[in-house]
Amino acid sequence: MLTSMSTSLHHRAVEHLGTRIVGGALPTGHVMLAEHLEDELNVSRSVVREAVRVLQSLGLVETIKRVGIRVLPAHRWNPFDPLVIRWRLAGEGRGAQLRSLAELRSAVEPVAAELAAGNAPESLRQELVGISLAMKEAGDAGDMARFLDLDIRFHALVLSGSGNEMFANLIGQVTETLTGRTVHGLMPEHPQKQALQWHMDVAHAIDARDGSLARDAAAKIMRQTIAELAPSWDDQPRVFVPVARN
Amino acid sequence: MLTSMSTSLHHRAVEHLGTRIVGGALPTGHVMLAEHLEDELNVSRSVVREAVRVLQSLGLVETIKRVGIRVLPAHRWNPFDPLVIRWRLAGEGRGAQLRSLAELRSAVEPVAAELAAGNAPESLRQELVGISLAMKEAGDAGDMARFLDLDIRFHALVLSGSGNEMFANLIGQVTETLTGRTVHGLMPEHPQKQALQWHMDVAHAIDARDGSLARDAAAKIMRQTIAELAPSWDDQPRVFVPVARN
DNA sequence: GAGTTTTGATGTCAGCACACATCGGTGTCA
DNA sequence: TGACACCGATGTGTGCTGACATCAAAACTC
Repeated sequence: MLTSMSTSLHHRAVEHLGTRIVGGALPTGHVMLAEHLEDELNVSRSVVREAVRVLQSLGLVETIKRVGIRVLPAHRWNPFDPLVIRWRLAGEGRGAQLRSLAELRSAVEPVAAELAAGNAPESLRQELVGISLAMKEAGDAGDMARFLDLDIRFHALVLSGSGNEMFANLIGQVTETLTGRTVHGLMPEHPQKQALQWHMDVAHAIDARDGSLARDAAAKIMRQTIAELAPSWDDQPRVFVPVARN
Repeated sequence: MLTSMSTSLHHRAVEHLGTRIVGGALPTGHVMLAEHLEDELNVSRSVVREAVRVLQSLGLVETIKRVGIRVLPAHRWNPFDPLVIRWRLAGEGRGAQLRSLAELRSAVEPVAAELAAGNAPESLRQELVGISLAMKEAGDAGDMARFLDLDIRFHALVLSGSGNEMFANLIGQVTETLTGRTVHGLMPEHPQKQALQWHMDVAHAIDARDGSLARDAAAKIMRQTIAELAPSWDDQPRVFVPVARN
């Protein structure tokens, strides 16, 4: 059979099905047969079954005896799973996913900054101050590549410094949005002076253990970020998940 | 061995391993052999392997050839996965998990209220106003069971009304914290008058499409909630995840 | 139309071949 | 004699397959 694969068959199967479901090629309600997937992917039952089990745990499919493997509606997918996020960013849902992430950031980062002011270890506070200064240097010099690196590390440190593992877990997704923003040219050629100052404000407020100051400065960064990005997803429809009647 | 299982062997295997890892019975770095798990659970290889694949996708374990199945450190676990959250709530990590969820709520709900004011469909706005009034009735009457139901639905509607699928996905976890709070007697016997008023403020602000008013009122609710709950997790140590150097 | 049987898919089991990281022995060279 | 590189044995995850169990949808009977 096919040889010379660098990734495992399991990984390939999960990826294949995940991208096609999240990407919309396999619509909600679509039913597949395990046996059919075997020859479609040229793999054995074990590989298909293990992949389906993983997708099941992500809420992408359900298995029904005597019926097959059914694709679940999008509102059943776990929107926080890194795989699901990556698949959405790679497909049609990119715009909506970026908006969701940006709104989540705008909610979380101010609170993370406030918590970091109360809890972060000393070394992290100092690194944060150093990075905010380096960001200003890079920004004034117009060195956008270096600025992006510093920006990513800055926000990662704030999330990590909150001491909340759920916030810290968002580092990857935030990194994704920051790089995505510059790659897609949604970034001003020079960072706004205000934004540079706000980053320094956040760092110094955290260093000074002033929670509300840190929160307010972070909120300003988020408001500006949202304002910059909002036009690019104005056309994305919003989906309202029905609330289960108890 | 045990018979009369209503759940599948796969489900049982995932549950068995998940609870023991998250609960701390299987420490970080502990290595298991697939074969050993087979006779520990009295199941076949396929069941063990499919369960391990699911746990792998949750970040709980990694498989290494020639070594076995190794338990990963807690900071590798997906803290947003419903299974992981449930296992943490059921075990040692309960306090830390409740704090994480409360902090996440305090970050998300004000922004969700703000977004709901801008986006929620008409019917949802009206139901929200109705529920806030019913909450006041139930609160004044001291009917705490009814109040809890209404409270849960209120916050679920706000999250749903935001039109952000990540926010809406937190409904389950928020419900968990609300019920947990009353079950564990951390709830005042009568709801605070202020809190009742703030809920009505949120509902009316959303109905009136006043985003900042809705956000501020929701933030007040969250501040009070955090203040009520904070004493119960004062002793929980915070964990700071190291930020990967790019 | 209610109850029963048939059917066809997933669920589970057990055995095999293969890939490959680790360990220990062997051989070479200084 | 000692240090180091090489190499094969070993064990364990990965993948494949045939067989049987289970159970719910669908067809059938009355």
